[in-house]
Amino acid sequence: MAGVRLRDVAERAGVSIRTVSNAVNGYAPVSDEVRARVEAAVAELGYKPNLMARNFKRGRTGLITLVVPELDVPYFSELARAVITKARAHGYTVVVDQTDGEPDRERELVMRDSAAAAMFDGVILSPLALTHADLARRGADQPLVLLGERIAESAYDHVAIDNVAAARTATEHLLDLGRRRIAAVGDQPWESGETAQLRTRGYRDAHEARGLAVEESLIVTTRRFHLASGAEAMAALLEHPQGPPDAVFCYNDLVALGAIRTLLTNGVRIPEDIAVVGFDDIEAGRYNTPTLTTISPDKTAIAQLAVDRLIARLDKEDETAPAELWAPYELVVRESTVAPV
Amino acid sequence: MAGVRLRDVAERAGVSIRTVSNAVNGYAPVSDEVRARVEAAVAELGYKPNLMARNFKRGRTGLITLVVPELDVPYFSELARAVITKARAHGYTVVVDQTDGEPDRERELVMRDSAAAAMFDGVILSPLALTHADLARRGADQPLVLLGERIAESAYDHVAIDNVAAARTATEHLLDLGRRRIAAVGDQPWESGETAQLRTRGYRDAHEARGLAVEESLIVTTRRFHLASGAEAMAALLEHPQGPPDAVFCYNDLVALGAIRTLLTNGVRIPEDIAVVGFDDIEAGRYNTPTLTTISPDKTAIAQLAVDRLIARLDKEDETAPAELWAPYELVVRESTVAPV
DNA sequence: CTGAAAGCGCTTACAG
DNA sequence: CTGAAAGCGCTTACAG
Repeated sequence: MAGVRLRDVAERAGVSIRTVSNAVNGYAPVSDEVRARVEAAVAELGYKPNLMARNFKRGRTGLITLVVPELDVPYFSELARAVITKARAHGYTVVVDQTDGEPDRERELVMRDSAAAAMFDGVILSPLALTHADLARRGADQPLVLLGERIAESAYDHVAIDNVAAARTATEHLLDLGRRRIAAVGDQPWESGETAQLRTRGYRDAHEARGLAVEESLIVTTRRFHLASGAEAMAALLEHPQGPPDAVFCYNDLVALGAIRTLLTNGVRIPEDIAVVGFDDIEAGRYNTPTLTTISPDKTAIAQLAVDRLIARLDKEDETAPAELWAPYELVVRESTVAPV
Repeated sequence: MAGVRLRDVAERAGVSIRTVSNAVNGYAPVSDEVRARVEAAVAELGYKPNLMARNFKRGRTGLITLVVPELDVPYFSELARAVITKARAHGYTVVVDQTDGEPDRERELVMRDSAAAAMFDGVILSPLALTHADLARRGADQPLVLLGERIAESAYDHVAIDNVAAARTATEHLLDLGRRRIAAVGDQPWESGETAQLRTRGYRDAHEARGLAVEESLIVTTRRFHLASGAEAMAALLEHPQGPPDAVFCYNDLVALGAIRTLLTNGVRIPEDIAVVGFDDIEAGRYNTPTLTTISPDKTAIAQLAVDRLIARLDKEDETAPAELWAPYELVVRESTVAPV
């Protein structure tokens, strides 16, 4: 059955290659009678189009790549799921690439001059290490949509939630509960730490808006956003010279779950002694004990906005200037801040 | 810069297209002097090979697809990560496709007659709905490696752990702790439930080997292996007519974590009142409170075995009969069965 | 609505 | 070690 070409079908159906191509692709109007003959020939011969030839000729693969730091971090796997589903609805196939935070790997996939990137019609990137300077050197022939706020105000479309406002909302929730010594875990005051810095900004804003001073030693830096980072940071906070905080705002849910682990093993009651808020709303937080209060970014909306925009660029349907696209988020209050009645 | 072809480079370097191709691909021996001229021309012109043309001509894309039910289930995202990493080391790119357990979607990707599958050089599939009958109708021209024990003894290579032995190990651990009313959560006594059935087999074997009767009503069926399934099943077990069990063997970690959630909200002590064992060793179980005792399949080994075999088939290096490839596993004892001292 | 034909940019026998 | 040329299987102006 292999090796059946368009021309074999054409011969069998007694029409030209052109007509078979039209019929198979549903392009130009083909008379019903001819279409039926072609379809019969396709079925008899077991013809399947050679996608590599088609891609080659069309100059497109129908492939887009989603580049994320780590696929097994729940936030990214949940996001990847949504992107794959949305892209499929448009007829595109998604290749998920993980960079492990390696700057070179990230550049390789995004910079059009690398062979690795050449197979993809477009790129959706959640950058970790890439800089504005890198992007400035990028050829503009392959559409790129950025995710998150690592790189804002570039020459590319950019989907994010308002991290400052979201972090402020999370912090205000703790302040509303009467907490006054709120730790912030996950600050990253270095070049690639823009997202974390925005969350720290929101944390500060919440305090400033109420005339409350921020206790600088309660802002804890973590290199990564993993369970282990949260567990370690929390252990350090429990040893704080002025005593442990009465609440913790963690910059993602993994950090929060790691922190909770440390608290529980130390006999600290949550939320009575220390309340905990996370960020991302991963599924694990909904079944943890205590369940985790968190900022829930609308991942489906993020995926939808990113895919729609990328495809609009691919199809040249949208040639407006690159824009910031904002996805909604909400605070989900659970047991880690408000004990069940 | 775009549109630079091999022939442009050839003209610039004053050699034939053939020679440029050889130099670029590092194929045949090219004299150092000529190579230098070609490389200079490549650099000056900014030449990048057209991968679609190359794929077309070679009849290969360098793409393999990993088909899993759900990408945001931790076991699969952790596995996907490993497969992507291993495949990249061989120069292959992985497309992760999720089927959401839809049989048609699974068939579409695996059956060679669909257009969707035509772009991939090979397939690694963790089947959920596909049957032996489906596979029997599959063309043999595209290598396929199966993951897990859903479909054993087919005409394809097959990577798995020994589920019967692993489940038996898990159950024996609980028996060794003196537990006698051990529930099994996750049985799936229907066609696509082979993996679950093997685990039930191991659970029974452990009892039989010690001359202990299995209390049939303690074997609980769940349609899926999610957190919610475990939470619901555990709630039902707490209402068991003969009283709750004194231990639970859950068929994956999500089910176990869901069960733990139900136990903790009902004031049940773990492991004192009820001990819990999971299966998969996902990261969340290592930071849960209590940490989760579980069967840990060596996911890296699974990925390595699957990728190595697939590529050996692709390269025709391995034309032996399809085989069962066994990956190691181990029981990891944590707080959910043995309280910390 | 359909046909005959060019050409996408590579790889690779065939010669030398 | 290198050249001239065929051909992979499509899509698509160009005609009619």
